[in-house]
Amino acid sequence: MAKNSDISASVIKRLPRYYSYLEDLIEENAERISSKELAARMKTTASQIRQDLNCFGGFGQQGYGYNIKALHNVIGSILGVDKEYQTIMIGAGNLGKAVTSQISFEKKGCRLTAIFDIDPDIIGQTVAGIKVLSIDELEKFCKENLPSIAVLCLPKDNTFSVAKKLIDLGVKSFWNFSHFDLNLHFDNIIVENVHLGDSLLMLTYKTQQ
Amino acid sequence: MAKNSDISASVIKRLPRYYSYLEDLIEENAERISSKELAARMKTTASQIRQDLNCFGGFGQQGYGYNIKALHNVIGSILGVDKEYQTIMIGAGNLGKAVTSQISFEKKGCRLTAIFDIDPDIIGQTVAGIKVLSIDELEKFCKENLPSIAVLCLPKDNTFSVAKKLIDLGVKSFWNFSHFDLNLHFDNIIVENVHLGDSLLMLTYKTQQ
DNA sequence: GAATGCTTGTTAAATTCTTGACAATCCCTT
DNA sequence: AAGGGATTGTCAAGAATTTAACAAGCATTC
Repeated sequence: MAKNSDISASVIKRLPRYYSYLEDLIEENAERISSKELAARMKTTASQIRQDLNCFGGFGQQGYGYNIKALHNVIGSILGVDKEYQTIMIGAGNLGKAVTSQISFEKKGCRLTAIFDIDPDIIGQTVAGIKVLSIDELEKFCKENLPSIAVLCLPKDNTFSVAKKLIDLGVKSFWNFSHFDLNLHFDNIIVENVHLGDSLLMLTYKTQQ
Repeated sequence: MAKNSDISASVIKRLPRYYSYLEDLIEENAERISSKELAARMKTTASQIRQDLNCFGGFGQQGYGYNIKALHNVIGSILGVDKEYQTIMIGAGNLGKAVTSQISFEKKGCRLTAIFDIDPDIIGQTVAGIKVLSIDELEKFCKENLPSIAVLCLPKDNTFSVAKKLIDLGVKSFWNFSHFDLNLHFDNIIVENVHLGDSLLMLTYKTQQ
């Protein structure tokens, strides 16, 4: 069994997919699944699934397959959803609201506790049960609650300065929805840039083929 | 020069990234860029950029680099943004609104002409200058306007039946934001499933490492 | 409880992808 | 107009990834 840090990026990228399909299977009350069956659902190969899962140890049983709940738990724990990362969102425009209500932060180990905005019309609104605070309260809030993840849903121009401020306040990881790549030159700061538009371009590409 | 259909998926997936960085460069009024410089910005290697671009023919010049606008145009045309795909959106909740206002459909060869919803409170609203119509008008609209792309921002349970209906009405491609994989068993129907949550899981994974 | 049939973990081969290297060639300066 | 410097296109080596194959082992049936 390899150490986690030896796992290739290609494998890691597939883990959330497995996780999601296993969640569906749990909802369907299925108990077990074979690599063959899962591969058919996911449109991949059984070989790849077995190879991937084996990076983390043998969870399956010959002649039986994989126990869905157990495998779901293991992958979840590899991905870190059993943690409790304090999470904040910056920006409560359309995008911030959509992300807040669409994503199950709780299920992913993220406790979304505050949303900040600069627009007086938006401050005070409630999104998915969370009140939108003024950006002026950001510093105080961070000092008291020490969030480690920040979701950035604000205009391009402000993103960089807000991110820098948040790093000073102890934020370690950024989920960036501004449509440019946030490139912070700090060690140990983790950024995931979301490229929403890219997949539409993939669609137009495939559509014309 | 290889035929487009020979281009590997890995290369294609990087094209939207190049496209986006070139757009930034145009905004900065830069005229030319070398593979080395672009690689530094994008945190990749010059070799890969040259290899990728060469799949489509030699756009660069020795000793000079690449003309930014020309390259932007070429990649855009490879991706199909010079088409005019009639596009509709189904679902004008938080997510539909966010996607409508966040994505530059026009810039990507997609003409978003109508949004449909089932909720009487939402029907009649205007999102990014487009009026939200009742889902009851969907059939009539499609027969008159023949959209080829549909963006699906509606609840999981309704997605499949709506998609099937749209296929009957001539829609060829789907950009699916429902958080499960839309798996249509039809030939020539193209689906891009957006997995928003996956990148948050990647973030929690990296954060715990 | 033995036999049959599945399905895994694992190995090795095949394929694909990435990187490094360099000749060819174009720009730019003088 | 010639020479120096830069940068491409391309080839080939090296890595990484994916696929195929199969022995080992468990479940299920009879």
